[in-house]
Amino acid sequence: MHTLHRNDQELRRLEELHELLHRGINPYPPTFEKSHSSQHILSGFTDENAQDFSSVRLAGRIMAIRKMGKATFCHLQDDAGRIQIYLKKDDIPDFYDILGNLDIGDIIGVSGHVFRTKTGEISVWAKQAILLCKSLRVLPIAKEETDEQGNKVVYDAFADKELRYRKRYVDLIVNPEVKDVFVKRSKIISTMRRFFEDRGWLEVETPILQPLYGGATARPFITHHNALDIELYLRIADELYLKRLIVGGYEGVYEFCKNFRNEGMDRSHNPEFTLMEIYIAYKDYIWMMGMVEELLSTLCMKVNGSHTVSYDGHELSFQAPFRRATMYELITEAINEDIRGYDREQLLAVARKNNVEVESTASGMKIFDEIFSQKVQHTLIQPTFVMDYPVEMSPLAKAHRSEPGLVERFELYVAGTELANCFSELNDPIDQRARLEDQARIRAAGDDEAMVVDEDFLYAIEVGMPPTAGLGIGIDRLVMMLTGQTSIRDVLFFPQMKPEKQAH
RNA sequence: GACCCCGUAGCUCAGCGGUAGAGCAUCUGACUUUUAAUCAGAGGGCCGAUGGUUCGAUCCCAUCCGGGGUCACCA
Repeated sequence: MHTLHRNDQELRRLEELHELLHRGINPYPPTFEKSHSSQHILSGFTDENAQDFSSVRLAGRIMAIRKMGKATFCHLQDDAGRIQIYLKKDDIPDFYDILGNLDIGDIIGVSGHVFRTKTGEISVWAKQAILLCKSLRVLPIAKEETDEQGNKVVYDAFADKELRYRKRYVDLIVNPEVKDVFVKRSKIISTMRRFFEDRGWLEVETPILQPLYGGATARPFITHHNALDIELYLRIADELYLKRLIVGGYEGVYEFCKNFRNEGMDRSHNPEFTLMEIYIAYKDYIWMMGMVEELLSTLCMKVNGSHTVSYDGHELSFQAPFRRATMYELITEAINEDIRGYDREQLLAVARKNNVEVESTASGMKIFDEIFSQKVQHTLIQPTFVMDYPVEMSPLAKAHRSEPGLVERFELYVAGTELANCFSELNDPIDQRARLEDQARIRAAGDDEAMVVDEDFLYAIEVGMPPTAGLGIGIDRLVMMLTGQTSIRDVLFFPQMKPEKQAH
């Protein structure tokens, strides 16, 4: 589908465009005054109130044409749906003359009255019609039929994933259910904003280009600023900046932040993705669990009209409360052995016994993590708060109030994947410095995902941050779950794709 | 990054050693309430790219490009 290449159908459309110009018709007029949407008419019209629909003006893209000599039926698609238009030569002789130069994909405006055809379909009888945009490209149009049970059957749907992602605008035109997913995405985000705003929390913006990156363990994208002649990193997480704002005196801040991580891509990873991070002063991770339950059940109800949603063969329930269990409890449940306090050798033995694959050089922490990943994670289908992580896995979380060696942290798992991450934020500056210096040592030893020491962040923590709860929710994954999509590419308008290489 | 599958007309697909086929879409004609409209006719393809094997390659082999999936990395 190269830009300059035109096939025979497209060359013919160019000719039609020239014919229209030759006839003195502007194929791209400036405006059209609409009075109704298709949905408005289809849901509002009854045979009794026909007089209320005696004069409607609507516009849309031609999606089907059935010409029958001196009368033509076509279907027009607008933002809200599709409606049939009836065009009769006697009524609109001038427009009817140029009908031969119009195609599926062109956009027209129509005014007329609403009626019901012999076969019962609510339609608009055009008394005037005007071309609003001549299309020069062919749409991969599918045919639809409604069978006897009233189910919609689609023939030859535009299904090529690659083309659908590369030409998303075409996908949106011909696959209407794709539009619905993105409407839901928008609704999820606006509902979250309202939820936070109602509680007095402040939406903020923080830098995407950062001289130091932090707040997560991930490889960054690196770029260069010419005037300053320095390297800058694209944000991998929002955490360190939002905490500075809590230090600055705001008591609730959040951001829908685009993050960039220079890592592999698959069904749940795109190199840029959206995270919502929120920090609330004077709260802890226990309080945050309640907030997350309320938020997610609100969102699911708002988007799906129900607290349940089907996803990847599961019926997920976002009805609060969600299950809460500690990491150790879940592991004990899965392998029938309490591994609290085990050293590296003992963990390795447990891993072997339970067929957990680990590299022979893995640290004790890594082995522990693998046991959880391979034995527990995939079993967490219904929303589950996994609580209390080992301190080594969480350099920015506060030490547990009663369990030595652990931090006050939870991750919310749904359908076997992580949806949210939260901790009581570490605000002890001495402890924080020690943890980041540990990270720096790990980094120096060759782990390029370990965090770097951010002195300004440490300075802020030394100025003093109140006790604070922080939460991150993966928006793309949330949208996937609430809309039943199992690929992140289906909840992003323009997922990252390899550039098509030009033939040489 | 590894492995498996895929790439044929605008779309969805069939074909498989003798340089291509269907449905829809398109074009011409008929048709003033059709709806996967119908009826009659027609055009349309560097069979992803490059090499190799062969008398001959869309088909077999190799490499490359792009996509999907699984795994790894990763949230």
